[in-house]
Amino acid sequence: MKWEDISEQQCSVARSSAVLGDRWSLLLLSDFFLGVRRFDDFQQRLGLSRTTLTNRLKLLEDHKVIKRSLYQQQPARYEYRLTAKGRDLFPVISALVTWGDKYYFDGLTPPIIRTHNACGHDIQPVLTCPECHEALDARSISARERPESSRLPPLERGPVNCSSK
Amino acid sequence: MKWEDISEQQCSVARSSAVLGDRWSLLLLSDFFLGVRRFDDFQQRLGLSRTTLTNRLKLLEDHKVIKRSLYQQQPARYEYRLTAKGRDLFPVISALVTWGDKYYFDGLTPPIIRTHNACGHDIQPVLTCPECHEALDARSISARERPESSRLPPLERGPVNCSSK
DNA sequence: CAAGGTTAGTCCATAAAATGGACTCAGTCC
DNA sequence: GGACTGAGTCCATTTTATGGACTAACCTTG
Repeated sequence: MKWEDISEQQCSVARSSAVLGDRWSLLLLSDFFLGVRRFDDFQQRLGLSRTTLTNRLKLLEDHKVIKRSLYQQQPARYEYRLTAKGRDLFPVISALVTWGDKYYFDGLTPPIIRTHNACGHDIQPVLTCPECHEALDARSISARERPESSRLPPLERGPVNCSSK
Repeated sequence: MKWEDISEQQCSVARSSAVLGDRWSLLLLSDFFLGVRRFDDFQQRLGLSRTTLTNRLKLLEDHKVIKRSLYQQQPARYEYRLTAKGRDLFPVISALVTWGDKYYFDGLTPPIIRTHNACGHDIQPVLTCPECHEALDARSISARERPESSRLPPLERGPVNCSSK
C-alpha cells in the first residue's frame, strides 16, 4: 500500500496517520504550538532537510492543518499558521508532550511548560470523562469499533480484502 | 540526521517521535487499544507488509511500549501486549481518534466507541485542567519551553548546532 | 498418513522517501 | 557593491518500505 493511499482509506485513524504519521509532523506541530511560524526557524530547530521541510509543510497545508499567510510583500514572504483544524490537534500533541516528559525527560532539555490562561496554573492537562468528570486512563475505558454502522465484520478495519491492490 | 539518531536527542518530544513518528505506529497502537494482539491480525487489519510489521513491533518492543508474551508452547507462539508505558499512550491515541472522527469520518467506517467503565457512558474523553477542571483547547493554554532549566537559548530545541553530523 | 491449514515470521529485489549540500532569486542593509 | 536574509529548489546518494514467495513447526481433517 502506498503512503498517500492511506489517506484515501475509510478508517479515520488511518487518515489521520496520513497527516501525522511520519518522522517530522508531530515535531513540527509541537513547534507550531510553541509559536514557531517560519520556514528557517523550523529548519534550524528541528534539523531536518529543507527539502523534507518543504514537503512536510505542503502536506500539512494540503490537509488544511496549517495555512500559509503573507506577512510581508516585496519580496513576498509567507509564514505558516495553524488552522482551526490544526488547533484541534492540541490534545494529541499535549498528550504526546506529557508522555514524552514522563518517559524521556533527560533532566537537561527544557520540557514544555503549559499554563492555563484562565486559572494561571502550570499544568499537565488530563483526560477526563465529560459525563462524570473522572480522570481517565487506558483501563477505565473500553474501546471498540461500532459494529452496527457498517457491514464490515467487527474488528475489520483497513481493507477488508488486503490482497486487493 | 538519521532516523534512529532522533531517539538519542535531548528533546522528549523528539524521542517520542522516534517511536510514534512513522506510517504505522499510531495505527498499530490504535489496534492495541482495541484489543488486537497477534501478528497476523495486525497484518490483515492494517494491510502493511509483514516485513514492516516485524520491524515496527520490534521497535515498539525495544522502546518498551509493548512486550511479547508466550501464549502457547509447541510451537512457541507469542502475542504482543501493551506495557504500562504503552498504556500511558492512551491519551495520545484517544485524542487522535477524536480528531480523526471529527475531520475524517466518512459515514461508513465505524468510528471507535469508547465507554467509560465507571459511569457506563459512551464518551469522547476531553482534556481538562487538573486545577480548575475546565475543558481545554489550544487557545486556553500558553505553551513554552522552560528556559531556566538549561543553557540552551530559548526556543532552541533539537541540535543546537545543526551543522554538526 | 497425507494434504492442507495455521501462526509467525524471514528473504530479496524493487520502489519510494529522506538526506545534505549547493544553488537560486528577490530584496535589504551598510 | 558586497554581504546578508528568507524561502525555497535541485540532485545524487542513502535509507526505508513494499510485496510476494518461502520457511518452520505444529495441528486438523478425511
